[in-house]
Amino acid sequence: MARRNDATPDSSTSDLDARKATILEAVVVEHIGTAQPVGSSVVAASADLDVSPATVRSEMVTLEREGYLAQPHTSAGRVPTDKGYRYFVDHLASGVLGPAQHLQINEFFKNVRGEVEDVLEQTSTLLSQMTNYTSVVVGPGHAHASILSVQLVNLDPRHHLLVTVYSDGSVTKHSVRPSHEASHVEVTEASRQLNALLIGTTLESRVQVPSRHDHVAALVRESVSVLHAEQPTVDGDQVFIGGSSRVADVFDGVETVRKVLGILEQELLVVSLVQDILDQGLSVAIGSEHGYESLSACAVVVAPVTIDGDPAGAVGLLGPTRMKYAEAMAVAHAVSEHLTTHFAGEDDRG
Amino acid sequence: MARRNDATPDSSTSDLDARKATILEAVVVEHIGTAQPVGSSVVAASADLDVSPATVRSEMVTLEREGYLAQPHTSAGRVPTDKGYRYFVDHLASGVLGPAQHLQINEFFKNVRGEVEDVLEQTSTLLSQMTNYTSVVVGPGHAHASILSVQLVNLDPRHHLLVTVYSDGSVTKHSVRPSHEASHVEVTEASRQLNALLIGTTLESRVQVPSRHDHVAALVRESVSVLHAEQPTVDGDQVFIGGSSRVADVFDGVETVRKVLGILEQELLVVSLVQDILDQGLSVAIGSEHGYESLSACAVVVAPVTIDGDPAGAVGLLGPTRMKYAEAMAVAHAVSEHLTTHFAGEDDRG
DNA sequence: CTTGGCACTCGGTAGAATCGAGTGCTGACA
DNA sequence: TGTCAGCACTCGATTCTACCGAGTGCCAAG
Repeated sequence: MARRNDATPDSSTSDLDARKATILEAVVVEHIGTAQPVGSSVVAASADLDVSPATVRSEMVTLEREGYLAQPHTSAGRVPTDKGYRYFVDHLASGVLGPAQHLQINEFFKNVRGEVEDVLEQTSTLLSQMTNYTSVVVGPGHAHASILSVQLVNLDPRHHLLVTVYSDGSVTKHSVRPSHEASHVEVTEASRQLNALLIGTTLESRVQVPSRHDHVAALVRESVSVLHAEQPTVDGDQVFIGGSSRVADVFDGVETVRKVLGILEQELLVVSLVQDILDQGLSVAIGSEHGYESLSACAVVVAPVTIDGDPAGAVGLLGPTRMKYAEAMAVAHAVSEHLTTHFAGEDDRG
Repeated sequence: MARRNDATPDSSTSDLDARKATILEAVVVEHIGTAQPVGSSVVAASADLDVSPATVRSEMVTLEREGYLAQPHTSAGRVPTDKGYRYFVDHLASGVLGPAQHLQINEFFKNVRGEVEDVLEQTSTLLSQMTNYTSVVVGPGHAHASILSVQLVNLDPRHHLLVTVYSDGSVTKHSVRPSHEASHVEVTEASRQLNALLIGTTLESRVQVPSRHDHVAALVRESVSVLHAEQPTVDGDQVFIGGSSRVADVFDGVETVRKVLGILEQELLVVSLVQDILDQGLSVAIGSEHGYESLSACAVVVAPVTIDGDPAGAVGLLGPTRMKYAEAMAVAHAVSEHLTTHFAGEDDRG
């Protein structure tokens, strides 16, 4: 389990002395385990602390005044606040992956194969199975993959489909609806030009389109602009949410379950949530730390996936604020690293 | 609301006399409305029935003995059994779409545009918004669409991607991993042959592949067989589940919510559920009528979508057994019809 | 600063009393 | 024979009470 981290003496603004930290840790650990308010006596019994419950109590009063703990009501034990969890995560929770879990993740990535989407989906299942929390996996999108092939297909004279194949094996389609009709020959020619123009490039490197004024050129321009307008990953083909049924286990009130499921339904929202957290440089967002009102009972653990050092997707776990941070962080971290190397390996081949 | 359907006198095996039917209907309607067991007095008060509660009670005893009603405990009112709901659905529930709903559906299909997948997804949202139940929309797949283009793309010498574009605007990709390496030239040639072979055909009409023994022919054979191995819709690109958060509202026990969400997570399972029900020729499956143990608290309303008269997908609504059958059936029916004509329109253009 | 002691608070539980909705039965009536 | 008013009865739900005990805050002594 998590243990006190003596190697972090005075990191920043607010810091607690060793004993307060130990007490806070005991409260958090106990409460995560039992979901009950925890009293001074059980904290005092916590091994590496040789003080009486009374002493613990007086410390708890301080901790409560400083906002780390809260009392559901008089004559109940203490419960950690978001701030309390935050301190715990920052200073106390050292995540160690159990050997069994380590093995399971290794095995998974040794055996996994198939299209990117399949890998991502299976990863999300793995995450939620291992942790019993709901998982989110956001794929790298196509930003880093080079284009292998572009093809414009005639659906009807005013409606063409732009089908793009990337080096990572992903395929996208976009509707192209030019303002004037295009003959079969023109579409074929546009397709040829697009290939010449785009093969080998990535979406990041914008290409220059010759600005002639014939139909074919217009079609090419239109196609390229449609392609470049694509949002990185937000378009949603690469977002996978696993184990959404866990929310029913993990939260108490029906109302909470309702809210969380409502958020999860909107994949775009989930993606921006994960992205927001990463942008803030966090790996955990607790309660109200992310801006989402409806998720104030939740904590989200995220870990970035990179390609060539650039951010390219993420994995996340969503649980109650009293989630097993150490474990969740360890699992998310390990899986994100494996995904990173997995994609790096794919790239080498591509 | 639902009203008794006098035009169905004696349809089959088990049938109830007019008064029993009225009583059953009153119980069902009332219980759907209040979620409470309903007593003889409120049934007696039900307008078109001029008998005393005592008479109702004696009828109820019969209805209970015959399995249409059940008592949660002595001295409680009656609750419909699955059989009771079944009778209600078969004989009593005549669904009429409210004018507002009618308008809403018309408006939706007047304005909807975009790729097939987008239409289906938006339809699932519409369904769950209108009914407050969880919706399932299964798309037509590619069985009826003809192939517009096939392309084999080189990912690496032993891994190619078969990208197929259909006349309905859908795109699929399949991995092709031949047993021996293929040069760039060979892949291009195979791609050319595949086009010649497949363009204009549908997945239903199997094509004959020349059985030469060179690398290119092997690649072509492999590609065609991969393509033909595709399951109709089950591959899941065209399955959309909307409003899964509604389960939290609509069911009581956490355990039930857990189970239902667990099922919904497995899209393939949901598809076969819908398919099973349609195969049985039903439009509603109540409680244990579908084989799924975990869904014994649920009722599922389905309506088929057809293309050229052949089954091609379906829409479904999932709610508690005490769901508003009349409304749900009417909405599902209307939406499925609109989808059917929508796709027919698409086909004309394709 | 620590700690044992102590009075106090207050949620949770158990039991008793009560309420009342709804039943089944019976006997009378048309 | 079917209907129905009357009535005793059942049993879940609600309320009230008492009470327990976990846990607190405070205080005074070490």
